Amino acid sequence: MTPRLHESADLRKSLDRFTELCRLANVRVTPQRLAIYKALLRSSDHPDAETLYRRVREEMPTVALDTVYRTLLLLERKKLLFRVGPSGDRARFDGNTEEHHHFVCRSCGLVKDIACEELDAFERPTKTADLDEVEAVHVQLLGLCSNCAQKREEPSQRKTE
Amino acid sequence: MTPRLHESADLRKSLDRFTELCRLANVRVTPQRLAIYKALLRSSDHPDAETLYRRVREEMPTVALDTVYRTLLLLERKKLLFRVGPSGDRARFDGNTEEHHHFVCRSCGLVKDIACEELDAFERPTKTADLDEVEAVHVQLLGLCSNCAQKREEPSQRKTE
DNA sequence: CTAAGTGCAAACACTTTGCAAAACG
DNA sequence: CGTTTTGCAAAGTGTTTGCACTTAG
Repeated sequence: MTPRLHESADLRKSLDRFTELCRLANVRVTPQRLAIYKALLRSSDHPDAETLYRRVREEMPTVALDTVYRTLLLLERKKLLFRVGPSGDRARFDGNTEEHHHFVCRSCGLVKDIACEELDAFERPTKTADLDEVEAVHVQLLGLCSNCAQKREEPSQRKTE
Repeated sequence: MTPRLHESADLRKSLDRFTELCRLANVRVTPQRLAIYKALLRSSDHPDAETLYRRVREEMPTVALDTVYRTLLLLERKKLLFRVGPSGDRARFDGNTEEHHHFVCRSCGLVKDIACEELDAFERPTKTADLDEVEAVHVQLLGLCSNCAQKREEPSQRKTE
């Protein structure tokens, strides 16, 4: 897994973009929001809210879980992140807004970035036949991760990490 | 929206397949399960469990909601259906196991089938680089449906149908 | 200053589970 | 008949909300 945004240049760029978007939208740039966004950018494992919350608390022990939820919702609306993962499972978040694709395990819910040239080549329509606005294309390769495939035999627990 | 499986020939074929899979897996074919599966096959709108429950109750008023949940989980394991829709939102179900793609509204959660030749042409890998088994490819065009796009202005409510 | 955001706790929606009664095979 | 499945109700999750206090701008 390639570490992402370890280079502070990229990180700063993302944070600047965040700050600017906030000013434009009349949204306040709070230390909590910055910490949450930074923690997400540093995560390459598509964490859920609780996991991200734990990470943020390492450097800001006072944040509340619901602030994490509120911030994630805000960032989603500002299109600074996407929800990823299997439908019906808890939400996982991805701060990488460049178009890319995922492998999703239908047993444990694991989400991994995948590289796929064929898919990258696909250029998305901007509207569907029903005039819905298409903002992004998310391709999920759905299957069993190698871990769950080993355990085979009716991999039943959806909750297992 | 094209009505699906109105032709009883296709419907019967699907039900036969269901029955056979059950026998193979030592799973009982109960009237509830058949009713739930049929209701899903007749639905082209990717219903959530509650919606499907309401539909099943029209012809079998005694089913319980949790039977619907249990059955959907069972059918998912048997690969007779997929969960679709945005991550983190409630699960929606699709009984159409032929590979196809979806438009997903990130505001209201609506899911629509879409036809896309370019995507159909894509042939999926059977394994990822990490040796995960790929069972299906689900492409989601993510955006705002025409309805939500009209209401614009921070489309906030994720729960609205 | 003052509107927007936070933390807390309580409410909420969706999904799962334990159990006794019912029913498939 | 024995096990699986059901319906019910109750317990879980994960997520959202109302409110008084705090804070960014």
